[in-house]
Amino acid sequence: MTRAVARKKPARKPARKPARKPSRKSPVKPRAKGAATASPPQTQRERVASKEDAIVGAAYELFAAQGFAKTTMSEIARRARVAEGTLYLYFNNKEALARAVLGAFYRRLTEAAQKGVEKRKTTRARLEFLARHHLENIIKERRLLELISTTDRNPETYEGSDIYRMNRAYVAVFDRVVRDGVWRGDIVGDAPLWISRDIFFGALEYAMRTILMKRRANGKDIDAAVGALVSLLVAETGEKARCSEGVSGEDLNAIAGRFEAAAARLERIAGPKRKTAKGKGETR
Amino acid sequence: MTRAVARKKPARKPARKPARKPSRKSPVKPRAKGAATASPPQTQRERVASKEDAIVGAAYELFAAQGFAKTTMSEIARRARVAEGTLYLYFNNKEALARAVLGAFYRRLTEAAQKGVEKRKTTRARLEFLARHHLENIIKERRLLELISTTDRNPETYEGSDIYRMNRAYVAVFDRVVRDGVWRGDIVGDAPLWISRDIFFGALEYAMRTILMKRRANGKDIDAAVGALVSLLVAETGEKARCSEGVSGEDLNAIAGRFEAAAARLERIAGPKRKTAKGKGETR
DNA sequence: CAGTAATAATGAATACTACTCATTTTTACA
DNA sequence: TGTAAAAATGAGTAGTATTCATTATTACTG
Repeated sequence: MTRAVARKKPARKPARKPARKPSRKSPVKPRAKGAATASPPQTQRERVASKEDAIVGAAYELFAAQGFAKTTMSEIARRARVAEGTLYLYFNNKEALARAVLGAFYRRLTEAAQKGVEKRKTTRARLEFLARHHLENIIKERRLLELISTTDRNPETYEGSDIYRMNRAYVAVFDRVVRDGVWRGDIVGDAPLWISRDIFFGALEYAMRTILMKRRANGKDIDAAVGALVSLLVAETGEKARCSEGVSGEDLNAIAGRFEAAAARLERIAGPKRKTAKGKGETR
Repeated sequence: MTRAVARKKPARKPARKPARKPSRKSPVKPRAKGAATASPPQTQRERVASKEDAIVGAAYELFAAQGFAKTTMSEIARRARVAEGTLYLYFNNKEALARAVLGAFYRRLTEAAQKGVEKRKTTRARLEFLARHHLENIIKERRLLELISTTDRNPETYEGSDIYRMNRAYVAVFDRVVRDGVWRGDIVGDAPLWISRDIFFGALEYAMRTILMKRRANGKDIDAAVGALVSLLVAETGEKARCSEGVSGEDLNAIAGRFEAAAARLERIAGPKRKTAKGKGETR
């Protein structure tokens, strides 16, 4: 480890603004994804892959614990047991690293969401699962959301970027459930899909903030938020709970029948004179 | 302007971590808010106040144009025509300045929201106004939202802070409309208020992102989002759209006809003696 | 197994940032 | 006008992300 060598100071050219070239795209990272042969002796390739994983893993832990702004690249390098410069061989900058972390997060989220949906059959059960799954996860990893605002609203074209695609893949799970629900008639499909989606995820993110603020009794709050949100989107099966104060046609019919029966009794008492309009009930 | 004076380098004590003291609270800022006397000759006080305004104004313009991260304190100082150090006489740090900007933003938002609500009478019109007002403003000043995530999720107790109070005052306008709507029966009040609030504002923020992404035909999208969201929260007047299989006015009419027919039979039986209750309609 | 060209990794140097504080300028007031 | 307090200043400090000349490691050849 005797590395301290006298290095001549090259007196960097004072170029005022180096225009910040995006550096090479896939900087070094030996043509890793080459053959899919699972031969065991390729220790190097594996070590490279594991090094990338180590970096992303270290970044994830720190970002999740402290957020984007308070995490420094040197911290990440230290935790990943790598030199600071090495980070930049794998990721062009701190933001790209954050995107990788976010991408992995979305991938996990998507996988679990898809599995949970497949396991359930009714639209309501699926949406409740999705809502609870999303809410619980963004509560647990709330600091990662900071990464979204850091990476999203950026000149670097969001559309077409990696996180954009992963985010699309994630919300696509929701989209499929809703489309299916509309098809089945469980959802009254008067709103465009994108609006339902924004209502769903937007409400959950805000609910997260509220729940985190009143830091107790989370469980009840999660239940309440999930239930209320899903009930808004899904038509009730019984129709009764939804229109709590409404009266069903059957109810009214029954009541009218009682009145008519009462009137018939009175008629009988008064004597069987005239049998007025009898079966008028079905009038429209 | 001959200011360049030889200054002895005091060789700052190398204290490792100065623990980042919050500095003095109200640093200098002469006891400004003292007397409410509107005496004109106090040019200094006014100049001080206008200087604070200039700083907040410059910060607002830059934050709104570039966001928090990309705006530097020296830029703000330059735009406000003030030395960099002066900024720290008025605000303890960059975040405090951002909070002041946000506070002013909320104040404007709250005032306009309250006025617009007062002008409208029906719950639906009020909510539509609030939704459109919020959506249009966060689209226009979308970069200020970055300030929220920067200032919110911080060790610095959010609750009890200034922005927290201003945010509460803003959403209180919505809360009042909803409570009133529940009282009137326009809103079926089965969900807790905080959930409705999170659905409302969360959905609008996400709708903003979606709308900004497909950067055309904003107007139609805003209409659609506002309409769909408000329709979810407000019971329809006709009762038909909401409880699709519920009882229609025509149904009720028909049934009322049967009642009247039954009553007429009884009247006939009893003989034309007493004209029974005529104007009984208004009974609840 | 030595030799060597490519590849990977390193960390000191750079540019740029928020923030401090000794000093200077301005104000209020006698 | 003199002068003490209040305001304002900007060079200096600490700390950040990012670069790049250099060093270490690997893959490959004969």
